[in-house]
Amino acid sequence: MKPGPRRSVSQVDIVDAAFEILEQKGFAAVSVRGVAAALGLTPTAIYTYFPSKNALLRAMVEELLSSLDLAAAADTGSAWRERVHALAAALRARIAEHTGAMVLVTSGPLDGRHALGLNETLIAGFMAEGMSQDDAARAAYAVRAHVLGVAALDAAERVDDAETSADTSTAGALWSDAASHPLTEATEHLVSGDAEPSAFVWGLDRLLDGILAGTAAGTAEGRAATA
Amino acid sequence: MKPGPRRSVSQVDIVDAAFEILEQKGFAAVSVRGVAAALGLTPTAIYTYFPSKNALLRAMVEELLSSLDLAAAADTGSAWRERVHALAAALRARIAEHTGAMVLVTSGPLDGRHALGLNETLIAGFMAEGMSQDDAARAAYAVRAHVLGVAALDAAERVDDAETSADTSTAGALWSDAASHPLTEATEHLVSGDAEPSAFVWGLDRLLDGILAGTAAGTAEGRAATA
DNA sequence: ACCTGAACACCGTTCAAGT
DNA sequence: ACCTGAACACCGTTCAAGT
Repeated sequence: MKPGPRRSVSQVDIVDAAFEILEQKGFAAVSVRGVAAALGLTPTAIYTYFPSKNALLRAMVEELLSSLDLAAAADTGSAWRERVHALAAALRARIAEHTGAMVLVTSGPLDGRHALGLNETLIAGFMAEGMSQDDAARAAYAVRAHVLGVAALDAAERVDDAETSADTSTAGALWSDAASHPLTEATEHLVSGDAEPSAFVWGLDRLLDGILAGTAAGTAEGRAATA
Repeated sequence: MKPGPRRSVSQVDIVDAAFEILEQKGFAAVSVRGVAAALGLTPTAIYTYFPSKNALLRAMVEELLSSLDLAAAADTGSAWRERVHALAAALRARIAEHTGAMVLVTSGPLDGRHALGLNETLIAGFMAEGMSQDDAARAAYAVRAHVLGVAALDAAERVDDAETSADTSTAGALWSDAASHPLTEATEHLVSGDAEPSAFVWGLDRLLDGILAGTAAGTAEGRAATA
């Protein structure tokens, strides 16, 4: 408890404490001071481990991604389509687990070791299906985008439920007016986070249908008329 | 300049001032105090127009979406695929225009009038192609997710370029080690924001291929084996 | 090397008061 | 109704100093 020259915590302790706060109080509540307090440290002590709050945030993203089983996604024991689904579902679940994790991911670059490893795994997998390196890269990009987009919609839906208050009183007034958006209203249940079958899986399947058409797994028919 | 009982600014003035700051200094710099100062007001005056900072942020998202031409997307004068592309490109461009706009979109619910209108337009469009209401809703969900996901990757890439500093020194160290991620490295140019043809368009086309297979615009062959 | 304590320049929001 | 000014409980970050 006294000043001592030896480290009293580790980088992962700090990241874990930050996740605890993220989960319980949301992204806005994640502060250097708060994390330090949770560990019984002074705010300035954190700067011994991370050069800035942003560096801590990036480390959190990396920890989030580190739990993805890239080895399983590279194991040709099962079909590529199934492996993509498993990987995508895992990534989506990781982001959905923590309140405000999507803001976290969006708040900075995705160039950490694990982020790049994920991309590498996806490209390699599509190439193994017979795609060119260029198209495989585009396909990997599309899959990453799809998962991130779904996570963004997940997050928007979640915070929507949480905010029942009068906070939304301005600049729109009669929003949820039932009659103005009948199709959205009628299909809301199909698209919510816990819908079964999930819109997430449906969309990913259609995307993979389009991507894999003409490859080993495809029907050798609708091969892309694109570059 | 004196206290007077009459409004000296409007809600849109405030939103515009906030966008100015967002564009020039990023999301973190958007503060109630800063916006007020830019308008020559006291921070507390803002609370006459918006009940909270979050309400101001939501109004910004709505203004962002208000510029989308939903009428053009509903005009059957051109092919549905082309209209989806135009709408998706416009939405992506709106988010890409302002630094930190993605964090803005992710930081709260997407239940504004214009957000719902966009969804409504997409569902109606897919139904006009012969899809069931349920599948059309799932298709609209997938398209929204794709655009948001691409915007998230755009944003991550942009902030990556901006951050050349030692900020990234911890918890990874030799990240951009060329050899560890050869595929990502070799295909980076295909996936960057200004690549031609863009990975965004490629991915959206594959998604639409998968979605529209079997409909009026499709080949009546690979109709989904899914629910 | 790791930590504290004080300090600087900020935040969002509330409240009483003025016109 | 619209605005100010003071106040409360916070921020991230820097710097000198202790062990």
